[in-house]
Amino acid sequence: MSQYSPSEVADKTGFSLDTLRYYERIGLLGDIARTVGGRRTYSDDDLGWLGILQCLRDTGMPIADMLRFAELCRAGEDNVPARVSLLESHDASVEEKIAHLRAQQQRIRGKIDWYKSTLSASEHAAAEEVLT
Amino acid sequence: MSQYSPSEVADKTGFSLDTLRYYERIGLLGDIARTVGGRRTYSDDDLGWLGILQCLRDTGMPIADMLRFAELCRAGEDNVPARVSLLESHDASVEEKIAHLRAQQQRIRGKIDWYKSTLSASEHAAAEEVLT
DNA sequence: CCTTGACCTGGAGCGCACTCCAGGTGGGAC
DNA sequence: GTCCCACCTGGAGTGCGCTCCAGGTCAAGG
Repeated sequence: MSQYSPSEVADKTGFSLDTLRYYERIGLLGDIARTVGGRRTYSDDDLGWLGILQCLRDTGMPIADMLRFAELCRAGEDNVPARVSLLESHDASVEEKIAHLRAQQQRIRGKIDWYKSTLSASEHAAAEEVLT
Repeated sequence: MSQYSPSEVADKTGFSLDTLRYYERIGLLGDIARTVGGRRTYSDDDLGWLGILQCLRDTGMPIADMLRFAELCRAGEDNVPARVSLLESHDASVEEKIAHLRAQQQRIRGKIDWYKSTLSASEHAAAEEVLT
């Protein structure tokens, strides 16, 4: 049960100080403990939660949805099924996103190959030109 | 070699009319043909190019980079190697993006499983409660 | 000829997710 | 005591990628 200063958390998580404050302000991060002087001190739990947020954000979940998830988490243990279904539907959307990315990537690779074939064709033509 | 009205193109590509005009304005789409009356008529080539743009956009390429690619394409055949290297580096970034997405997805699935295990544990507890 | 709906232009506005700023406070080192 | 730096607050600003709007034009159908 360690405690962490804002800048330590920024270093560990990659979130900027401003983003940490922003998330707290909008309610993604509820009630971070403070020192007597008013400075934030983050707990291990806070870091864990930030990890989840990072995960959701990096997989493209909009902040509004993260907020709903945060509210479910704060609301108590009896809505665990709701949390699960939210995560499961997000998981499915991530799956879709990956599939779409793969499909588009194939098209890009096709384009690359096509360019390369025109390149070697023109090389060939150039070689022939040298010969004649 | 067909021609297409703006709304046909919007239907076919999924880009909105505004987005088509916007892309033209910023130079992603150069000099679309016009009717005598001033209306745009898109060619099959234009549609092909829009397909490439869609591909690049959907894989997360920022507009500034698409613009550089567009300029390379307009500039002539002798920079095909530059286009290829641009696409190849983008392809690599897509690969990275997918890998990151997969990794985060695994973490989400882990969380789901963890929730489910707490659920079945509490079910178990409830069942015991009924028995006692 | 008149209506209607798709289209035109330049420019303003929007939503998202931060990011920056000014002006002020806390607290450890010297 | 004084420096200095990390931190605080509320609020304004930013960058991206569109999206909307007002006011006008074109052309096919009735």
